[in-house]
Amino acid sequence: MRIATWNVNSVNARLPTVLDWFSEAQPDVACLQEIKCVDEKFPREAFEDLGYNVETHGQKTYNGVALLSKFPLSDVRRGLPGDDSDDQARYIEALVEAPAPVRVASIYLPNGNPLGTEKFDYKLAWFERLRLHASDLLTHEEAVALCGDFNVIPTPEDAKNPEAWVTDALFQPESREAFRALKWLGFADSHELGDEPAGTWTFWDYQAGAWRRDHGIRIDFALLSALAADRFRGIETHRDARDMEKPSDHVPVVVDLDPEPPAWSMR
DNA sequence: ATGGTAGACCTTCTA
Repeated sequence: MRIATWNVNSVNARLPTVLDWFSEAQPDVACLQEIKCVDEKFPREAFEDLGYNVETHGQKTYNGVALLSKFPLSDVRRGLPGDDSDDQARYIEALVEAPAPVRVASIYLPNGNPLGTEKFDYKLAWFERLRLHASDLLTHEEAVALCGDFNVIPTPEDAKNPEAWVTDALFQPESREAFRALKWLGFADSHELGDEPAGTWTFWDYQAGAWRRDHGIRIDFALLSALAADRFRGIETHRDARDMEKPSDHVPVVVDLDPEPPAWSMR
C-alpha cells in the first residue's frame, strides 16, 4: 500500500501538475495539506476520475486538508479534538479499509511564526492536543500513519543551514520537544526506517533562491505506529516535484507498506 | 544584504 503526503499550497492553483503527479506516482492513499479552499471548491471530480474516494476538511483562503484513497474510507474525523473553539482546518483522519487496514491522518500543524505571539502559543497547544489524540489512537492497536506538514525541524541534520532557523518557530526547542514527545509515544519516522541520504529535504522557500541554492528543510513526515512500521517497505521523497511548472514549496513524501499485517499481530 | 516569492483576495494576511 502506497501512502503519500504533500502540502500542495492551493490545490486549485496547481491542479494540472498535481494530477500529473498522481497519474505518475499512483499512490493508493494521499494526504494533502494547504488545499486553501472550502469543501465545495475542492476539485473532487478530477480525483474521483482517477479512482479516488475523496474526504476533505476545507477552509477559505488558509489551511484545509484532504484524504484521498483508492480503498474505501470510513470513520472520518474532521478537526483535531480538544478545543471546540479552534476553527482552523488542519486535521482529517479516516480508516483506510484495505485488506490490512490503516488509520491515516492528514496533518497541517501550525507554523507558529513569529515568536512571542499567540501564533507560537497556538502551535504548542495544537501539538499537545495532537499528542493526546495520538496517544488515544495507539490504545486501539491499529496500524496508524500520521502524515503531513509538521512545521518542525526536529534536528540540525534536518536543515541545510540550521543556523538560519534559530529564530524561527520551526526550530525552537519547544517545537522540537513537542515533536519528540509525540514520537516517543510510539511512532517511527519513516525517514529513519528508510535509506534516503542525509540532505533529503521536503521544503524549499519560494524566496531568496532557496531552491536554486538547495536551502531546504525536512518538515513533512509519515509517522508510523508499531503495526504500520513493521510493514514498512520503503520511502521516496519526490524532489523532482519542486521543479514542476508552478511548483508547491513542498514535495511529496511517499511511503510503501506491506499490504499484509505482520504475523505477530495475528497471534 | 533583514531582502526575496507565492496564493487568496480587498488590501493585507499567511507562509
